Amino acid sequence: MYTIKDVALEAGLSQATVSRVINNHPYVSEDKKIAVQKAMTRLGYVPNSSAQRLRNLKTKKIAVLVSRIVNPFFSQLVDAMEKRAAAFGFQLILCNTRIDKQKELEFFKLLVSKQVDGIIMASVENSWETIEPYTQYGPIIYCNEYDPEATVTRIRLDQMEGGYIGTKHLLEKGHLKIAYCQGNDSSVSVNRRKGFLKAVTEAGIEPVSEWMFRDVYTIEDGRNIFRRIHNIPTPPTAVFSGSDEVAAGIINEAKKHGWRVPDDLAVVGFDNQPIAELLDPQITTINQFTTEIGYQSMEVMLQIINETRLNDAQDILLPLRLIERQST
Amino acid sequence: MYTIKDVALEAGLSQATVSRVINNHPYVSEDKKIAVQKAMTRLGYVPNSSAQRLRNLKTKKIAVLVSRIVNPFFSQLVDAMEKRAAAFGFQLILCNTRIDKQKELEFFKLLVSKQVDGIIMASVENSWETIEPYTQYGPIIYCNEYDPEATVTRIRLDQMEGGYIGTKHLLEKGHLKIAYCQGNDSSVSVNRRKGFLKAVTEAGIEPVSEWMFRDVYTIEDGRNIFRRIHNIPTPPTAVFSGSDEVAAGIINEAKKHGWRVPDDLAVVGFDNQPIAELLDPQITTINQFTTEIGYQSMEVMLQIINETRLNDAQDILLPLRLIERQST
DNA sequence: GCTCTATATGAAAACGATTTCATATCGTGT
DNA sequence: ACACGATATGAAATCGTTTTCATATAGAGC
Repeated sequence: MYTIKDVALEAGLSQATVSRVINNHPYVSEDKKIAVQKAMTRLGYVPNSSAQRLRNLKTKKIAVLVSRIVNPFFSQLVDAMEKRAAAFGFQLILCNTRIDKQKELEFFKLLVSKQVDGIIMASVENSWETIEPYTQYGPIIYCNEYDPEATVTRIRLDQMEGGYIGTKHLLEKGHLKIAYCQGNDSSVSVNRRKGFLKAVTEAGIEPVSEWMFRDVYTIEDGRNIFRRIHNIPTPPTAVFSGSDEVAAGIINEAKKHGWRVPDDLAVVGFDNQPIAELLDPQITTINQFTTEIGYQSMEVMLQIINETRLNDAQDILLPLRLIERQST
Repeated sequence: MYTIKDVALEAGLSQATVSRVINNHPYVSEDKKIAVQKAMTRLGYVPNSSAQRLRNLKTKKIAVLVSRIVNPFFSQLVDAMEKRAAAFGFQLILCNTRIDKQKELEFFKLLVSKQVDGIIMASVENSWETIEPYTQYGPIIYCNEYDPEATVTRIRLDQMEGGYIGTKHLLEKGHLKIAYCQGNDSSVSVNRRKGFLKAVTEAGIEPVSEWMFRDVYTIEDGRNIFRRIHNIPTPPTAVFSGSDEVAAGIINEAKKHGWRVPDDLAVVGFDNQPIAELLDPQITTINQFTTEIGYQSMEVMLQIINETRLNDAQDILLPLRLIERQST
């Protein structure tokens, strides 16, 4: 492997001059510049990035923490981030936490040991108290999920609004018995539920705790939810579910049992995933503008790294929108 | 930021001893080892990985090239790879080529500049001739896609078999007029088409070139394909499509036009994605064992890096399986 | 008591880049 | 003709590790 020394030798110049050419420093005469460039291509020289990093403490890498890359929401998010990052010559390190606290903590070492310039947390397992000490090593921001205690920038969607408009929609359709499905108690879930409860109580309805389902994530979970609803003597007439996958599972199972959607059971999804449009009936859902939030988050991170923006405790709230289809 | 020097000072020992403790070298007395560890935790010391890499030329990072991470096939693949890599303390760098030759080439620089220990190509845009020179900088293997010229290990699915069994299935159902959809002319597509043509010609049928569609990738593309089929005077009675997404689009549009699936048009998908099971009718498809191929590929890469395996020109072929559902 | 090997430690030389410092030359305004 | 700033270049220090080399001590075998 050739080093800068070899290039210097080949060009008959010093390492310093070669380095200046590489980094576009002024004060290099045109002829030497050309001589260096020729020497570089002749040897096929590429700077050793470990050495570069050791000197200037920049890695041009950003870690993105997600809980499950297979979740279409996350892969779309990561896709948008990657696109923006690539435009600025940055690479993404994919950190799949698999909803594991310990694994998430491991990834913070990437920042401490200077393997990444910053971390975007698109999922969060540990509390801010645990995470905060790592901020001294580099910028950390939240995207989508967040900790209310956190004193860094949080780019997120207005989940409370999302929960509110989805529920409102069901109420307007005349439903009084509305079930609610969520995953774990993440910030997203908590806010969304707040919105749900707000809409329900505004309508003067007492929420029924047996209809508030938790730990519901997958299509299969959705199927199970229907089976449970099916067994309730006076079942709810509508379900607000935390994702289109869950909604799809519920609808799928409902149809198997001869229930008509939306007549016997109305279902609202979340995310506006491709399946929402494909199923029969098509799913009424809340559009999250995933690309937009990924794009914005990366933009903010790059600005912070670039020192054109402060990583202060601010919320950047992006809107959500109801998309009415046939399942309600 | 604390360095090894600070730890040495804190422990009253030399850098060399501290380094030995970090790297579990023998010949460090128990008491000094403890002294160093205490000093490390006291300072919260973490080795600077750039410096480590500069010395020992290992990065513990592997680049994975995919064309579109939003494609569920790829996100599942990457997920499996990440899981295996993480078990060995390796991180993944996500390289989203977006089907861009130039962008793909850029990623090879990661290997040249020693930012990754190896590259797994799960998609391929450039020819082997272009890629081959990079092999001197570190291991490159193919996963799923490949170049027949390549002289490195190729982990892949038996796409020809896949094309064959899918088509055979349609023939057995009595179809004689079978359309075929593919994306671009990737190795996967080429082999799969070979399988299709083999089955068809074995049945004594002359393939119809107007029914061989190209550049079909998305749900929307699938919808367009149906519209084109719909306009053909004597249309095919079955379609073998390159992905479940395409199949879903075709079926969706067919239903809109009042066609019955499978009676008016039988459709075979590919990938066994979640939607294949959700739609009405459920899609007959070819299961790719995506997790298995991702797992195997990472395994092979780690072995090559670990020098317990040679990166020679061999094919590791994994089987495919037809899953019969209602769309045929 | 003497040699020889195994264990333990530190000083200093790598690794390959960038940057500082020193120095040299070239214009240009007086 | 002289001074001074702008341009151009190289030697050497630096980043934070690991590893080599040299050296020291302890224990084993005679």
